[in-house]
Amino acid sequence: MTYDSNISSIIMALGDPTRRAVVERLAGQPMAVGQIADTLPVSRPAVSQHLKVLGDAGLVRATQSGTRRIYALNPSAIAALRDWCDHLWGDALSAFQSEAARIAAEKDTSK
Amino acid sequence: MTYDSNISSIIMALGDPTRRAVVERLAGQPMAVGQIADTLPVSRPAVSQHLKVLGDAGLVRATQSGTRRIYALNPSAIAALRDWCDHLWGDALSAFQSEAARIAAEKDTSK
DNA sequence: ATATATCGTAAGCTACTACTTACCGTAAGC
DNA sequence: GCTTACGGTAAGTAGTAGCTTACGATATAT
Repeated sequence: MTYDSNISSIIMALGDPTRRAVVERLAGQPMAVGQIADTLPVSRPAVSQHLKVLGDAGLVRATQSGTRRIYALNPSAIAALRDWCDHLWGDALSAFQSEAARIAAEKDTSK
Repeated sequence: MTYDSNISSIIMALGDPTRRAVVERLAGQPMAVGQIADTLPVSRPAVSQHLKVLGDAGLVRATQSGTRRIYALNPSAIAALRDWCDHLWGDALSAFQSEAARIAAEKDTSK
């Protein structure tokens, strides 16, 4: 069972190293497509395609500024990812504790 | 720039839906390979291959129990992912604020 | 010792992903 | 008007990721 329907596309989008690099640059400051491409070892169309995937996942949003499109990170998407982590973290901890309790009980009955 | 060298493999590992399903099952409770495969629409060898990727990323750890290998989630890997989110979140927020300040200043000078 | 259960690995195939080049649309500047 | 800057999209390709089947290895049980 998944905890969210959106989180899937978010994590899948972040799975690609180039897209993660784009996201980390946009976390520093909003940038135009060409600016992003200049700092990456891929072509500008490649960046556009990655931005489309990131946009569909809700991770980035664009604002038109003349002929340029300024892309910015969407904080709520990062928040969704963090929520997913927290959920997983909580489940893992309780599972860890109940597992420890089970082992302790097992050791007790074996005495 | 990446914030961590390990976080890359962690996010890439979680990028695959099947692996994410495995992780979410292991978050509920530690399980053997066959048990995991029974609840997924893929073969057992496929699960083994996924577990190898997850293991290399430090997301899961196995303990031998007879002929069975019990896999459990490694909470610290989830913690690393959450730390990455927090870092990104912080950067995005400060960028958002400085961007808002820049726009405000721009609007001020245009008066 | 033989059989059974459980799992990892190798080999091979299919499908998809990320990339490139080429093209087209749109907005600003001369 | 024409030109230039910027970026989205289409088409095509090489690489790889994920899957299956087949096989081998190890540990328990009879």
